[in-house]
Amino acid sequence: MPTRPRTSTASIVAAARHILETQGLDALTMHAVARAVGVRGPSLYKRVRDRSELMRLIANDVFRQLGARLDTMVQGQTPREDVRAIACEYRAFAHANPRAYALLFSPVPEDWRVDLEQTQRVSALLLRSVAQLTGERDALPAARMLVAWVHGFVSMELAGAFRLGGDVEVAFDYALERVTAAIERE
Amino acid sequence: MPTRPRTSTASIVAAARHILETQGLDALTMHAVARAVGVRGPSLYKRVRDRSELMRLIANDVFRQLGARLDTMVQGQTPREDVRAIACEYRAFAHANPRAYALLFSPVPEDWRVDLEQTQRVSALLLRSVAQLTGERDALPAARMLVAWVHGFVSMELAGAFRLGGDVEVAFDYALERVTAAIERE
DNA sequence: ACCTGAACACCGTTCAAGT
DNA sequence: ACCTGAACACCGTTCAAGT
Repeated sequence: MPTRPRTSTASIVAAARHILETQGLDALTMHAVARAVGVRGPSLYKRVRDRSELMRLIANDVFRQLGARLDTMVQGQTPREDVRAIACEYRAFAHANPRAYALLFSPVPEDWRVDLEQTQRVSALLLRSVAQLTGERDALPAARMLVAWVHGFVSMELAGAFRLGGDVEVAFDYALERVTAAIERE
Repeated sequence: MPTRPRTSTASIVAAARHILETQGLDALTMHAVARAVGVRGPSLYKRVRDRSELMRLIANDVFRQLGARLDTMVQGQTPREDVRAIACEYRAFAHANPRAYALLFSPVPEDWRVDLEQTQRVSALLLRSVAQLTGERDALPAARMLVAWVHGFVSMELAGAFRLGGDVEVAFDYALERVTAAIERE
């Protein structure tokens, strides 16, 4: 006899992200997610193949949201201002979602990687702004330099790897200035 | 009655690193480590408080080895050559130990962080070379820019995040050239 | 159709018992 | 002193039975 669904994939992912962010990866059990959406553990398997797929769905969700946020940062400013705004917003997003962000470039599990379509959307956005500084020829390596630096910086920040004191804000501004300048150098 | 130890912390860490690198984090169970060193699971708890501490010991071991490798790269070359050599060796080490490397800046678990002493040793090494390019005043932010970029680059490489084709070697050389140039710029 | 309790295999960890 | 089997709690996952 048909029954009305009591949950959905979207609310499962949302609940999982909330648990991850507030309680950490160890607390992200199938049971905890099920309880958060008002259902028992086994019911999750109607929507999600297994825990790995749930992790991939979370990563996708975070990445999509990050892309949307970066999109809103590209306004009619100078290309250099666009690039700076993208980098700052990228960092702010990672700070606001540290544990979910950490999932994105974690090579530990092979199978929960973000969909190619999502990465291409964000890449295109970045390439467009960078290309205005470098021209088409160097756009790809230049964009890779920029994103590698931003990702590396926030990744180290979030891991607590800047342990020598000094002002981390100063270090961010210092490098953002130099990286953008290096990109637009002839 | 006294008994001779059948294993040691050092061999436990070595076995754990080997399992991690060859079979992945999921395969790194206490049972698997115990079997690799010729003992039963519970015996590990004589040397290691719990799995978290084992993880911290692994991270420490990797970081110490990375520091030693970078140390050998600083020879009597120009400061710029030193910085380039450090970056290239850093990358090569991460490629040779991808899963163990990924542990170093993984913010996921709070308690398996590398000892402060180790990080200061590696930081001092890097600061010394960078300071020769920038002077003391900018050495800290400049070193943070360099290490953030290298870490971000290999982290993305290892995560398979460069998915738009193009030559990744070209992108590395492009950015290494520009980052070192940006550092030594007046 | 969807949900559930019961069950299974596996894992980290403890501990009393062995040498 | 160190090692072990047995045991416990917990987790991911499956499945037959319920509505």
